[in-house]
Amino acid sequence: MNTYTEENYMKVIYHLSEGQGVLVNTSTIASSLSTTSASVTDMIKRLAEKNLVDYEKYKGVKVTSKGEKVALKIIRKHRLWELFLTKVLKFKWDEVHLMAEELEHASSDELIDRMDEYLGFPTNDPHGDPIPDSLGKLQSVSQLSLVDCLVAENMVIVGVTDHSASFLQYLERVGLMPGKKIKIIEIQEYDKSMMLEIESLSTIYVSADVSKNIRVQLNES
Amino acid sequence: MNTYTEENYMKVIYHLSEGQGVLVNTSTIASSLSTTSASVTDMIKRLAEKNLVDYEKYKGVKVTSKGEKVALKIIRKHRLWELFLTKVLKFKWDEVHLMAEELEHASSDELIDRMDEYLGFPTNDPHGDPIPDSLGKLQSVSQLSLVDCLVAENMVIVGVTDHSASFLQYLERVGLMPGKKIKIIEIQEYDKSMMLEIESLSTIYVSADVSKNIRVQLNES
DNA sequence: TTAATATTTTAGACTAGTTTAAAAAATTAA
DNA sequence: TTAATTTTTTAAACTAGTCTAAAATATTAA
Repeated sequence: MNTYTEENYMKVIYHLSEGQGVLVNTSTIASSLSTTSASVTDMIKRLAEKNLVDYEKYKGVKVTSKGEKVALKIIRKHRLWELFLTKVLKFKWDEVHLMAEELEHASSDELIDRMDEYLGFPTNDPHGDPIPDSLGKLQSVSQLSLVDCLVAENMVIVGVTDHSASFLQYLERVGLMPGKKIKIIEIQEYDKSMMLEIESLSTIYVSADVSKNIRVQLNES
Repeated sequence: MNTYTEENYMKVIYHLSEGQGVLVNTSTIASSLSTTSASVTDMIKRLAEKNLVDYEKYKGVKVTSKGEKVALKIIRKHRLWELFLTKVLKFKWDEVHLMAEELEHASSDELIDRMDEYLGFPTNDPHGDPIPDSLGKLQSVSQLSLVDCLVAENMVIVGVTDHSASFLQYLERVGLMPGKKIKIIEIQEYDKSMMLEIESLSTIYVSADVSKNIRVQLNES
């Protein structure tokens, strides 16, 4: 099996190359993992030897199909733990990331499959990210960024792309969590800021910095 | 904080010195951890520097009060995870040890306190072992070994001292799990083997090798 | 109470991961 | 299209943990 560190590298490389095998460069990985380029080069060689990434000196890396499986498995573990921590142990959605980061490396596939079953085979974690199933399949969902929506559209929030505690706490405070129904009242052309109506109750003004990190779907109801 | 390995050493040393600061020797620790005496000597020095054990060359070690706290904290984590895995995820009691062994090092104190609350502040794990509370206190219980009981006594099984999967599976098969009420029908003097009645329903014959690993309390009802 | 045996410690070497500093290659700018 | 700058890799050294083999100490037996 792979070490704790190898699993973290695979997860980060997979995230960075998302959107079809883009070559990821050494320094990007280094800053994502708060380590040095030298350490990354070293580890990449080990991962390439294990056939988890394709590596060309001075060019960059991308995950192989074997590596993608490893990454999706660890992402599955992470997201199921996040859901367990919020749903069952009642932690807030901005508190669970670091805990899941540890637990994901300490749980066997069988434990996670049981957890999946216990949680009712959920498809998304508390931040709206899709949870790979036990075969590593991700259901593809038609989510879009709030910043790309038009005036008068009715949307429902399904997730976020910024997972920082400060952003999540802000959303919590103003009531913009997954599940909430919103309607776009007005868009300022010059800075793309928006006036939103939340659950037909209150209105709020958000900047494009905020709206670009909120993922929504058209509200069919 | 302490590393994964340090936590494991502390747990093992605490278990081996149980029953009041008995000096534990290097080779006993080595065989408990399936490692060499040389490695143990090395680690013991590190633990002594951190004030987790008292160490005298060629004599042995015992845990300090600081070390006891560390050990009890990790034992608490282990036992709460075992209970969670059996009660919530429905694993069998012979399957949970190794999983808990990993999870115990990956869970923060806060996570474990929440788990404790979720499980209803239980006092014993699935094998009958007491769970230290959030302050590290162990409630002392009056358990005795079945091998020391007398004919005609009514007992209730509260735990086991052998945690091996094969022993636990045997107990499961014959119906001798914690909670079961038993009565001693007959004891063979020459080998201390016993005839037991289980829940006033069936009878079974057990050797002293078995009965010495079953912990019971007098059944008041 | 010396000799034989067993246990423990030290020494040196290995792995996985890390770092800093220097060298090599790639990219950008003049 | 050479020069300057940036990025990446290599080299050497460090830490935590491991091991084998040898040396030191304790224990047991004669």
